[in-house]
Amino acid sequence: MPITTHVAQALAAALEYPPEHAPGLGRSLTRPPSPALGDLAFPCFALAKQLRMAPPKIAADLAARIRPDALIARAVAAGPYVNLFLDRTAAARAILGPILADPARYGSRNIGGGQVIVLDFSAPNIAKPFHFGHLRSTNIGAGLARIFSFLGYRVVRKNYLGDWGTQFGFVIYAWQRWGDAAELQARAIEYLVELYVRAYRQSETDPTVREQARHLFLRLEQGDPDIAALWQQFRELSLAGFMKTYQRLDIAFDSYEGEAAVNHLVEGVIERFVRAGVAEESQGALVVQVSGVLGREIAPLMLRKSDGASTYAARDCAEAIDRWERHGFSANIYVVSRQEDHFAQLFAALTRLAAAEQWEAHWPATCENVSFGYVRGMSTRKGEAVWLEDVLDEARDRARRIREEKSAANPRAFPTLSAAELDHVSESVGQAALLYFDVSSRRLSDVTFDWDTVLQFEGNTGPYLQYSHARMCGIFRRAVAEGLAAGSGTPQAGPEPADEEWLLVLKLGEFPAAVAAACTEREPHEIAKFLHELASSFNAFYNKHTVIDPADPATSAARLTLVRATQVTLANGLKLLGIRPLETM
RNA sequence: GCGCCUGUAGCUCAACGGACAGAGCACCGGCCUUCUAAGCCGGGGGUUGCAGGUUCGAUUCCUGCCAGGCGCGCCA
Repeated sequence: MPITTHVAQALAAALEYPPEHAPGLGRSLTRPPSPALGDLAFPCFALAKQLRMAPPKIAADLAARIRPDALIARAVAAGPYVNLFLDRTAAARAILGPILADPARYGSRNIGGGQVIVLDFSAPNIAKPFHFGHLRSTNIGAGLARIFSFLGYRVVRKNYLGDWGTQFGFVIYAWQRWGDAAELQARAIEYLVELYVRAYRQSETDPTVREQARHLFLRLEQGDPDIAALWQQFRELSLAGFMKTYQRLDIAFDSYEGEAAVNHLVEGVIERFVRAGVAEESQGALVVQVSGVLGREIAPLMLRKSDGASTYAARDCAEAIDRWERHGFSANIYVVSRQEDHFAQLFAALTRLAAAEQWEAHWPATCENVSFGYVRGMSTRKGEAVWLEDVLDEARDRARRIREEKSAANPRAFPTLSAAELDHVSESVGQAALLYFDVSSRRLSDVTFDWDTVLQFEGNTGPYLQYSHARMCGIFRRAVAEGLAAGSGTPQAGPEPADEEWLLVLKLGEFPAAVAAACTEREPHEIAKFLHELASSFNAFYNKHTVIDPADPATSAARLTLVRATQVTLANGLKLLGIRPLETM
């Protein structure tokens, strides 16, 4: 039983509440601002309203009524708070026991019960660069996918590629005009992007370019075999390039079907909107009014342009309906930035169709747009985009250089690595810097790309977490060398934990709540924040105490157990963020 | 003009309506003959954009300003 559950029950008993009130009380438990004040704190403000008594009075009464037991050492009132001190030895066993009993699953819980979540993320545009800005959707989405899955949901990862639209007209126009097969062969994506940018730039001074591009796309829509063959080739080349990046980052999707794959459904769906009386004609276009549903003035969702062509919004409608029919999701989440209006329109239009057609399952209400902040300094058209592959390469190279400097300065501390191991470490550390940077703030805050900020290796960074993990693994290596069990057993009753050990234990107990918060808030940052606090607690402990002391086997064993619990918790959290826990650095 | 988002330390960012607003970077001072110094300990640094309101209590909620970002039917 988690400590907080036990404490909540003790609080309920002291208040003479029935046991079913305990979970509610447990939710308001916090940590006091300073460890000297206590291990857990219960604020009495909510009770003050119910009991019509001053909070400090309630706190004093409550503190006096809480009976110390095996876990609760004492309760003291401090103003409007009841602060609880726990029995460190007993509490440490209660927290560490479950971690060591099933290390790989610590932090997980079956909240999802096998319900399906469709998660749409990454979704790069074919023939546009996969630049640093795309890392946000990819990383946040992949993180959420792992978190949902860890909590018992069945996750369908969709990479809804932007593989349809006028941009292909531009690329094909450029290809027909300047195309060079050797270049395409040599460096597919970069070359396609150059073609796109070149055509787009020319269209800014020469409007006929835009016309020709539109015409080419129209031919593609009409099934012109030559154009279709080019489209197919460009799509495959681009996807092959994206796949290299995904493999590098250990990310895989269940589907790479893009907009083109729902084209055959679009006309049928538009027809449904019309027949249901939801769509109407406006200025020659076919639209769905959504201001009423949303309760504010907003442009309608456009299904068909005045020239008769269907829109991406119509494709999104068709795609959503198709998702529901295929997966029957409990949530349909789009990890897409800066398109709040579009998704509001999309969900509202589906809501109107649901009402008109009297659907039994009101699934449009389960559709969500998980947005995130803007990456500044990264416009494709202005040519200032930084390719993700280049950032990954630079991160890896810097990581390698730093490792070489450090190992040269202190050769004894650094194990000799084979070339392959060094490659793996450099790559993993570089990725950690990038991936952690992305989740080191809440997703809605804007970020500015800056090499030196993004590629930090010290302080609150990914490499710091990996470094902490590697230190722990170093302790286990020494333990084995000394002939000790490397913290694998169940926690034994050892000496009472010292302050630094105790704070680490308490922090470990908070991991499941951090994972749950990351899930409900759709916010991987919750885990990043926790891991930094965890590593920080560990390093404070590590610096103050020696784990392995051959002269003191009891303390060594207790500390090895604590370090093992910390290492597996850190590893679980890092994996959720897509960062590789390293045994050595 | 309308909508969404954001204003917190020099910089990058935290803080379920709760105790004295916290971390990292940068700066200053300490700590490697002991398990990796990519680390630890200490220090200076703040009118939380401004003005009101709600209440026992507001960085957090509401209103109005100011500033920035993004978007606003035939690009996707």
